[in-house]
Amino acid sequence: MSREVRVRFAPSPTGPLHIGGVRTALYNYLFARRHGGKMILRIEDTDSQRFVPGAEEYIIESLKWCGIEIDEGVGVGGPHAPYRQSERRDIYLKYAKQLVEAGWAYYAFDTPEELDALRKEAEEAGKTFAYNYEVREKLPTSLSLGADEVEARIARGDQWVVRFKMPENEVVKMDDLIRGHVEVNTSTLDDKVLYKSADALPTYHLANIVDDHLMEVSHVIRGEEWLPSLPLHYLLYRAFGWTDTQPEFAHLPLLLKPTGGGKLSKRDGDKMGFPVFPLFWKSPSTGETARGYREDGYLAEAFINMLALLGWNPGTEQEIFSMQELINAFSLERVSKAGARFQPDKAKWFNAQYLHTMSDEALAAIYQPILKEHGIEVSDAVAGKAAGIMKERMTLTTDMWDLTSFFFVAPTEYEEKLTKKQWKGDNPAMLAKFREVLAAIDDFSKENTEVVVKAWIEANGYSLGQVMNTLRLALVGAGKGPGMFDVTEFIGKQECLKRIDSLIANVTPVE
RNA sequence: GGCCCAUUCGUCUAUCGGUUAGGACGCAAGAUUUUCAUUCUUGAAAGAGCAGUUCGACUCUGCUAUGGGCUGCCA
Repeated sequence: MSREVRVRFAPSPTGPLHIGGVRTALYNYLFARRHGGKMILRIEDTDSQRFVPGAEEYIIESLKWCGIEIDEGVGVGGPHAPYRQSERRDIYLKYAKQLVEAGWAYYAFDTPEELDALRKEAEEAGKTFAYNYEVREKLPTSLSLGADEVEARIARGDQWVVRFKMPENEVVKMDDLIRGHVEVNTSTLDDKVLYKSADALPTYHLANIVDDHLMEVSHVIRGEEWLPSLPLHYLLYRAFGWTDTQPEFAHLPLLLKPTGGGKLSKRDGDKMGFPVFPLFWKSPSTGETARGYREDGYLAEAFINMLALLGWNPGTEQEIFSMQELINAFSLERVSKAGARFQPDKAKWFNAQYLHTMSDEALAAIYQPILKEHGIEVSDAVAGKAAGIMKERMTLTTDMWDLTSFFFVAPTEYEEKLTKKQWKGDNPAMLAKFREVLAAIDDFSKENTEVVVKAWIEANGYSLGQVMNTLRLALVGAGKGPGMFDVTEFIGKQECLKRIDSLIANVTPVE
């Protein structure tokens, strides 16, 4: 196949995009870029009932944050505009009618209430109601009603839908790029609604096939939940006579809950203590909020890296991938078939890996806004240096302040455990003497300070741990932080002396 | 219930008939260390079950079991 690769990500704006959706978008994007093709964003808002304001904007912002670029579609435009299905509504009726005329579909006049009753009735009899070849001629449809009656009902404004006339007892043979060959007998399928007069909009199935055809989509890469409707989609391509340009299909394994059963759902996040959304979300209507990876302190690159490896692997032992490396390595053949349990711990590990190898400049860019929130105004170099010294201890960017605040703010409280251990015996007296040693140092670089201090410690018979930890108590106030000479150099001589004085003046030694 | 998909360490996965079944997360132990981390080393940990094909099966086939998805005028 030498057709131009054109893929689409086609979410429904019924709420924030969750990480399963992000992964689908990512795989589409990687595939498009890998093959020099185009990535389309189409908004499938054919359900007027479930439309959520703000969801579309959220989706676009999420993809942008993730570095998934859209070549064509909502927000970008392109040769097949519009890309929002609600704005394409005039297109679909024609195709629905075409199918009816060709005998592939029919009008049905059942009301939702009648259908509910039929389902309930079947359920009570221990069966499942299926709208199919067995019942369609007994129900009020254009198959049972006669042309005049059908016309009359439509003319008088009765509500109707167009249903696909699923053939009886035919084996549909399908091929999936991930799952291989699949066959299904049409007798097990039902007559899906393709178009509804109530809101003059198609359903997913019709809109999807029509738009994929019109937009010249070459590969449909979507979640496994769509596999059961693949036979219908195959048959629709056949009914329209579009089989020669029918796209290839790839159904992705689902993302499953970390514990328990079922696929990952939008509600799992707060329940299980990790975000299921890329970005923070606030529902405009209910005011409900949900955490996002971005706000929780994850880097987009790490988040994407983690998602890419959830259901796909490069076949090598490489784990850290930039987007470009993912593009170069990606192939649908290496996507796994079974659902993947989402693992929050692994997401953290990836994030830590990225943080550990970041340059001071990159760290400064992240840290500056956080510092400003705490009222700290420093140069990028200083911000980057502080974060750089502590980066190997970071898991999330939200750790930055807790890990480095002592560089900017003198301790006002002293950790009890460290105080009890260090602020006793000879140590207060030792610290007083040590203060004068520090005061006498001219070159306060960490290298020089270390040489001078270590010599003093040895000459006076102290232990390194004793002196360093007492100093740590004075400068940091807690048993954490980098090597003490990093601290002394960073805060400078005057601040060191000030903090030592403060400890001596304000804290009475233990015992 | 029906249809479809899947099944290797707790989890994500490698293996495309012949391997001591490899890696990663997490976990445990040890080393390093002025604190807390990091890092390093080591360890425990897997082919759902039963048949069959084959000289040989984690790999192919069938059945069973288990998990998942779909079964809407939602996508």
